[in-house]
Amino acid sequence: MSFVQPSLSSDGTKRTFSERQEFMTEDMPASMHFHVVAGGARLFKSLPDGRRQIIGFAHKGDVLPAYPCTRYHYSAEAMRTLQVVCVPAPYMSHLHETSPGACAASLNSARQLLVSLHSRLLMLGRQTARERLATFLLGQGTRMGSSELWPVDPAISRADMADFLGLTTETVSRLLSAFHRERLISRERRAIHILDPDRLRAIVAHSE
Amino acid sequence: MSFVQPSLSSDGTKRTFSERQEFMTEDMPASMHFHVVAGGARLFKSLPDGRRQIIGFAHKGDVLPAYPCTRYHYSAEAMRTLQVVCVPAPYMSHLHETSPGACAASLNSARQLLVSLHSRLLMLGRQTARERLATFLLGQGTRMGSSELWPVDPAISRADMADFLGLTTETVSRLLSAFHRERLISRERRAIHILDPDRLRAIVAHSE
DNA sequence: CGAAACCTTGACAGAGTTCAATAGGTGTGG
DNA sequence: CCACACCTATTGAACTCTGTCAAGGTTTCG
Repeated sequence: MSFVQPSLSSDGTKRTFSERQEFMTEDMPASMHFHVVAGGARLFKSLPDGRRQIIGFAHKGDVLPAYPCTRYHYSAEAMRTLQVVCVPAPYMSHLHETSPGACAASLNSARQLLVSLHSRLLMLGRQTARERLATFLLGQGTRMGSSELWPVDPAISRADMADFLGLTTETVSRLLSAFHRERLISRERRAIHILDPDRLRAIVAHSE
Repeated sequence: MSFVQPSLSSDGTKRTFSERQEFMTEDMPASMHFHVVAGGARLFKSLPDGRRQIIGFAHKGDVLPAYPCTRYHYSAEAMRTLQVVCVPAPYMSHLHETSPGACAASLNSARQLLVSLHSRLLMLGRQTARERLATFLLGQGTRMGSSELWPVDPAISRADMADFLGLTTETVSRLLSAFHRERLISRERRAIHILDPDRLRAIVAHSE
């Protein structure tokens, strides 16, 4: 999730959470915005029976805003040691009301999020498991716009991928094995490297 | 989609589109925001092979913003005779930069959209066909927050529901028949009325 | 009234899930 | 440093929900 916003780190209180700690839950009053300074977090919604959908991942620089609701509407959990700066919601609102620049920046990042969520609706609603996984791998690999291909963050487990893609861990595992067999990716340890981005892109677009 | 914003109707050019007219496509330069004055539209993304995912529906008062991209990233089609006011993107930007109120209003509606999209990710990724349809019917029935139950807009076809819910028309049809048999809804002509919202809610939440 | 579009229903197929067993990796304590 | 336990990942086999294909039925509208 890229909800990047400039320099909030100077205000607010800094807090640190340990791996797996759920620092934001759906039933918690939404009083703070969290600005991620270091580490990573998974953001998710869950159903009462435990089914989980990962909304996105937050990395350094992202802001998890308290939306204009009384409670948060999703949960967030540290994927590894996580440092955030907590900004009180009223402070943010004040900033938005007085500084058009700050507000425009927030609006801009909210809209970029909307664009990516629209694509994910299409993915979850209409793409096959194979297409979804290929999309995910490419998204991870080309994250932050650099042309270089990054490996998938090893902190992202099969369960995370499954919950992100609306699949089961078994399906993800089987598809990764298939991709490996087809020499599209390599797997060493838990790290996944993209070997053939072009053919992955073909899988995504081969929805002709 | 509730992207409500106050009084833009006074500026910009008014335009009218006829039923089924696609007035905004994914490959069109994003130069205008459309403010819906009357009628309704379906907003969707599609894959090259024709698979379609409906992002949402736009009604009177909603604004379809040109996101900060060079092209629109979804298409929009009139569901019936549609009147919109076109606001040039640069004009909107200018407004946002100078009036904190206008920007805050846009931010607020963008964030409300984000909240609803997060729920739809959970729906498309993790809910069964039955749960999705129940959610959809309740969403239609209780739209605009009034406690009264509205019938589903007859302009929404089975294909629309299917493309909104990530299903096929056949599945939607079968489930509607099942709901009818269970006396959860009534069907007269093309109109669908909710008879038993409580049991529909139970279907949605019975994900225990 | 008749044609076209839309909707419903059935029979069958298949992608992905579920259940279950095995393998691999990681960390801890002796 | 090995052994054990635990957690995660992989693989297989059976099943099931939803999709696909096909045939009628219904509504709408010229």
